[in-house]
Amino acid sequence: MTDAKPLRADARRNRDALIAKARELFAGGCFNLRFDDFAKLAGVGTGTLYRHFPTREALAEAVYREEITAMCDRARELRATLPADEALEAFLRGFVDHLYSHEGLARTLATLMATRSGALAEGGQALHQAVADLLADARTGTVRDDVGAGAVMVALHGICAAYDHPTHRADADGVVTLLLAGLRRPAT
Amino acid sequence: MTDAKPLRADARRNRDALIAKARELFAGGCFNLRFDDFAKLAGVGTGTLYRHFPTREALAEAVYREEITAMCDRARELRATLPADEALEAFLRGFVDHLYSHEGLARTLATLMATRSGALAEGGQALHQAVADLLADARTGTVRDDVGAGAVMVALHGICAAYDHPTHRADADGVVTLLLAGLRRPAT
DNA sequence: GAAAATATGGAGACAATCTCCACTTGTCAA
DNA sequence: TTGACAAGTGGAGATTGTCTCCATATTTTC
Repeated sequence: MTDAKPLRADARRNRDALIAKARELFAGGCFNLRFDDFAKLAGVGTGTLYRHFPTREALAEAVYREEITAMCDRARELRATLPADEALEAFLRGFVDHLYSHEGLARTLATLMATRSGALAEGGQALHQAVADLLADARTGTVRDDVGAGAVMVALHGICAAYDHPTHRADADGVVTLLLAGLRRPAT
Repeated sequence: MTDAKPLRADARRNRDALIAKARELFAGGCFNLRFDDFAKLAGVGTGTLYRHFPTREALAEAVYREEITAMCDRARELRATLPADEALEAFLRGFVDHLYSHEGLARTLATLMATRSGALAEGGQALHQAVADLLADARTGTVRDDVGAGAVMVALHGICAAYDHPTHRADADGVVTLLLAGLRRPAT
């Protein structure tokens, strides 16, 4: 999986230009640009764009890899510094916040998590793992152990997918509230 | 909104043929068929197809209107016959079951609920209302009142959107479990 | 049964995606 | 250096899917 490919100098330059331009456009709220036009904007040929990023999602994933990695790092950090229960809560609350400070991230995550054919895309995979770890820790605390990370991911998926809704922010916070309350081990 | 339009005889015939063929194809797991080809399969011209159903979603909504209506009716029925808390639980559990007995419904609901531009499509709207009603009733019982129907809808949205996942069934049930547990009024 | 209203179908305009390959650029060994 | 080979490029055009338009056909109405 960890690819050791010594990309040629010009190739790397083009790739970086592509990502930089994409980041710029995403930040400006531009998502439905023609793929070909986008290549032109970045100053490379269509073929080059397609060679580096076969699909729109691949490009988005590259652009947001940092954000996703940041989220995963944050999960690790929270796990290391807070009691397990609090770490989980902080992560989920922070997840929604993060969505709002990075236009386009929600859209990317939604597609990453939706990845058909079983295997999650790399980013989605990593996120799933982060949630699973948080959950595993919290199970030593007050969190129930009969519900898996997949369930939480489905809910997060919903949050990402519904991003454009007018009442989204309130609803997203509501879901997180429900998740956190629901995850508490029920009195036996 | 409630349109009283006396459709011409042949028009109605074509419309029905279109819906019937779509239902048949959806049942067979066919979703990504070319829209034009689909018209041919149903034995009508492309123009006719587009006049009746301007978008793929419009067609899907027509095909699944019955299912969606059935779900809403079921909500009403449950509200009438069960204690509010149980009605809510039965509805959410049944929602997942229903998804599994009607191939394609999840996909349709996901797009209906995702509807951009604020206003939900008719079907999504109806479903939202059904959930809101169930929730309103249940608030007289053990359900908290600080989280709205929108939050539940977002979670359901996630369930629909993640339909193709290999572990989906378990995850979907997990989310419902979390929602139900989370909705219980927290001890003060 | 003729005029008016309504609906049809499918050719073709349009739009977006993606492939292919003749050519350019970079790398590296001698 | 330089030559030769590998790696990468760009963009014309093939391909595929969407949607419009309107001459023609069918239904309804009077």
